[in-house]
Amino acid sequence: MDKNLKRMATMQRLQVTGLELFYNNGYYNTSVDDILKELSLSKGAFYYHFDSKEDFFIQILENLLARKVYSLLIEPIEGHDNPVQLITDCFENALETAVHNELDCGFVLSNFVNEFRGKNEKISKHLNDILQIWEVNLVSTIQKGKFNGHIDRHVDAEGVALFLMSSYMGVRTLMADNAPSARKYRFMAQLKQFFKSIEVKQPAI
Amino acid sequence: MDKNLKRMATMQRLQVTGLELFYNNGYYNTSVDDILKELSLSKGAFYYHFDSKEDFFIQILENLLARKVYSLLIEPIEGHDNPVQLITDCFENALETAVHNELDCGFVLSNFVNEFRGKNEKISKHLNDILQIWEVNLVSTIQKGKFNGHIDRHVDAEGVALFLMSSYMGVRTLMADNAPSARKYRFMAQLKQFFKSIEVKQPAI
DNA sequence: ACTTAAACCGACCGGGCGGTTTGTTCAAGT
DNA sequence: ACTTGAACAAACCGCCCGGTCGGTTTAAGT
Repeated sequence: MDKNLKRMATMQRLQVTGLELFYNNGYYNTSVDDILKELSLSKGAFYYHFDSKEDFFIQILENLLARKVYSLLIEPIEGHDNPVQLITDCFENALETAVHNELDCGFVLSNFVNEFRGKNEKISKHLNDILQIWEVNLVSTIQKGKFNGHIDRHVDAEGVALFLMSSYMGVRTLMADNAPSARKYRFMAQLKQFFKSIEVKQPAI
Repeated sequence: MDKNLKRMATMQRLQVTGLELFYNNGYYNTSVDDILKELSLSKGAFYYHFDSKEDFFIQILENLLARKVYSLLIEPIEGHDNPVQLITDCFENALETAVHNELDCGFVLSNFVNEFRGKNEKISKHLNDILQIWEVNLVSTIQKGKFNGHIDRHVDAEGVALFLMSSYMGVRTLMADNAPSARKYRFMAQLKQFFKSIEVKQPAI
């Protein structure tokens, strides 16, 4: 049993470090040796645990990245409160996390999607799956808001979801380059402005 | 004089093909040989005209990419008409171009910014300069709209500009992966919704 | 104490890359 | 006809990367 534990521990260390380096430098610009050097492990260790660099990355996607996206962007908006408030708080929190992340390199999913497009269909599919889960979740949350009277019934839920995803992905890229905190603040203000325009007008009591 | 003409022609061919391949595959994943193979030229030809791969890319940025961004995203919104309409039409047209571009790989600037971040400061600076010109132009256009009565005076021009840039960059990434035409349509509808919320309320005559 | 297998090491290989160098072609100037 | 230099060809260099493989260490089972 201890064997299994050690195996898991080493694989976990490799994956965590791998994601960090892939995130910062890109997949193709990070060599397996770079990751191994960071952990003082050898090529033999790596290829004992993983079939290939590609297999390694896919496991990172499933074990680390998908869960990260889920806990940061999906789980927080699942609830029966005001969807507008839930999404606003969720974005606020996600962007705040990005601000305080010293080595933030933009929205990791967005970067990888761009890097693998047209170059590795297998990985691209995995990445698209994660994005799609996010999209589906956003759409259903917005639909919920339409039914429970928080969002105007005429809005196109898929359109709003797309707009939210687009703006989030874009601002993460821009935040990574300049003045992340100021840009986060400005972005959130405009996001709220947008939300106001799709909310049902509450009659002032 | 004919010499100079031929020189220019060859350099131009190299740059156009280079941008195309860099755009599709990324800078680090495109070898100089890849570009040369496309044009049936040799390494000697390349290094006769350019100092290095980096120098080559920077010339592409200045000669092709900057002008492309200018003609597609900056020049169209410079005018004294309704800024909201100008920006809407500009985005509509830019996205339509992307839809009909067979090999569209998202917003080229956004991709390059991500690829070079933290890896090549010189190139990153060039890219940021281009983005900044776009931003400044958007801000001044919005300011103009505030002064000439098309946009509400209370809106934060820099915030709106950031929001526009973010959403555009994001949707370009998403359009490159799935259903570009449908996503363009949905995006534009939401963009107009956003604009409606920052326009001054025209009293119905 | 011995076996066994998991876990790991590190040298090595084939290939591709950015960049250099040497040599060739060809057109313009005289 | 000869020179000159721009424009290109092609072989080459040093480096790095993904992946392989034979060997070594470690620890659990008996």
